[in-house]
Parts: sequence; structure tokens; C-alpha cells
Amino acid sequence: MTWLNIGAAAKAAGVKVDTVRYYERSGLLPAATRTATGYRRYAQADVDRLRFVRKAKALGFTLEDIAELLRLQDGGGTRADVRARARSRIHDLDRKICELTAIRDALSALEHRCQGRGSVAGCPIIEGVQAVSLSSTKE
Amino acid sequence: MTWLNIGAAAKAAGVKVDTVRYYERSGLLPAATRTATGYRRYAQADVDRLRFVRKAKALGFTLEDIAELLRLQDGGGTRADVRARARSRIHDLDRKICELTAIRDALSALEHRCQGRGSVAGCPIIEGVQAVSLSSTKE
DNA sequence: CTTGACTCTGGACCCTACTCCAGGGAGCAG
DNA sequence: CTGCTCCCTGGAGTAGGGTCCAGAGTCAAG
Repeated sequence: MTWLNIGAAAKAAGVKVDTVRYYERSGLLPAATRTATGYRRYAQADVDRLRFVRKAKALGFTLEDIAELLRLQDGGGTRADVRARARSRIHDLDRKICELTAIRDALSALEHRCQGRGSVAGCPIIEGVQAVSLSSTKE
Repeated sequence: MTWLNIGAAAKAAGVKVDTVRYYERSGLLPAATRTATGYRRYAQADVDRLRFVRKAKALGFTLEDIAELLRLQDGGGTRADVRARARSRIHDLDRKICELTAIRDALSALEHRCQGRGSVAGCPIIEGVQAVSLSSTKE
């Protein structure tokens, strides 16, 4: 079994040393085994786990989601559990995308109404912002 | 001229008292005039400004963007300036929407590959995450 | 005069996901 | 042994947009 120090493990997984320690602190990684002098030792499985974290993050999972996914892997969760997590994430993403799209379209409509000439007084974009109705969109 | 105390002004604009003070601190609102005993006094124009901030925020502008928009209104900026800000915001939104959509689609594809039965071992979603290729998406 | 609601200030704290730092050990090449 | 790089810990700092608090002063009603 080849052991890696934290620096090598971090490099292999494509994250920073501090990030690895941070993940350990926050419970995403189990406390690493240590050498006699206190250095953390990592095996390939740990590197894989780090990579998993990185990739799940790229898919928009929060660290908390990821912690849950890892718990499911460790603790013999079911595929249904995993799937539920994924669905919930997709749902969040859909909501966020809708929200941003609505904002984008509103802003774009304002932008098209503006010729881009003249002083700010009476600018359709500014006036449009003033006319936005709230109470619905709550982030 | 009817003056409002901070509580009334905040209520009229739909924000919290602390938020009003925070906006003043961070330069979005000019320092309010004060009564003899140090209470902040607000006129209708101030309430309008607060509402403007709220609405611009709902359109996804950051407080910094909003500060700039307000400066343009105050300082006789041009519509071209305002429009440039709006365009930049639209551009940001487009980028963000694309990003989230890509993530959503990737995750959705994984989710469809999963029957939702069985243990986590071999789960296509987990394996799919492991197979994600990185290096492109950064954020 | 008392009570309760309101306001003042400065500063601490929340969230997420790190990132950096100081001050000290550990490991290894020459 | 000297350097150099790596590692350890605990704690602080970052960004964004607030939120909350203590301790003290103010205001209006009863």
C-alpha cells in the first residue's frame, strides 16, 4: 500500500492542502490515519474520495449534499436515497434557472427600450427598475 | 415636507431598519439628515431610493452595481452608462444560466440512468459523478 | 413620572467554502 | 549540520448582504 502525505494527496486530487484539512474538519473526510510523527497519511481510496467531492461540487452539490452522498456510500444507503438527492438538486437548479431567466428577460426588455442616448433623467432602464413589482420573487 | 423616522421609512420601503443603516454605511444612501437629537430623518425621495435599491436587487444587481446606478442618477451620467451596466448584468446572467443548465442536464442524464433500486454500490449516479471530467467548469 | 416604543452607536455574528498565516516540528539532500 | 521543503495546529480573514445585540438616549401617551 502506497501512502501519500497530504501534499501529494491534494495534488493527486487537484485540490489544495488547506482544502483537504478543511474537508476533514468539516466531516467530509474521516480523520486521516497518522504517521508516528503526526503526519496525515492517505491511500488511493482517499484520493478517490477527494476527487468525488470535487466532481460532485462541479455538479452543483453543496458540501453538505456531498457529505450526505458520502454517508450513503459508506453506510449502505440505497440507490433510491441517492436518486432523491439528485432529484432535489435538479429541482433546485431548475428553480434557480427559472428565476435567473425571468430576471434576464425583464432586464433585457428594459435594455431594448433604451436607445442609449441622452441623460439619465427619463432613462427607460432606470424607470423600468422603478416600476418592477416585488413581493413575488423572493430569491 | 413630511419627515419619517428610520422605522417608518424602512417600513414604507419594505426593508428592515438595520438594512437602511447598512445601506447608509456602505454608501448606497447619502448620510441622512438628522434631527436635533440625532434621529435620522427621511423624505419621500429617500423612500423611493430605498425602493429602487430593492427592485434593482430583485433584478440581480449587486449592491455595488446599484451604487453605480445611483451615482449615475445623481451625477448626471448618461443613458449609455446605464445601458452598459444593464448589458453587463445580462451577460453575467446568461453565463450563469448556461452554467447551471449544463450542470442540470448532466445531473438529469445521470438521474435517468438510475432505476432507484438496489444498494449504493454500482449506482449509476454515483459512478456518473466519479466519471465527470473536470478542468473546464470553474466556479 | 413612568412606561413602552423607538432610535442611537459600534461591534459581533451568520452563511459557504475556503485561504492564509505564524510559530513550530519533521524529513531529507549535500 | 545546514538548508530547504513539507507538515502540524489554531485562529483569523475573505466576500456579500445583511442581522442582532447591549447599553444608552428620546419621545409621546397616560
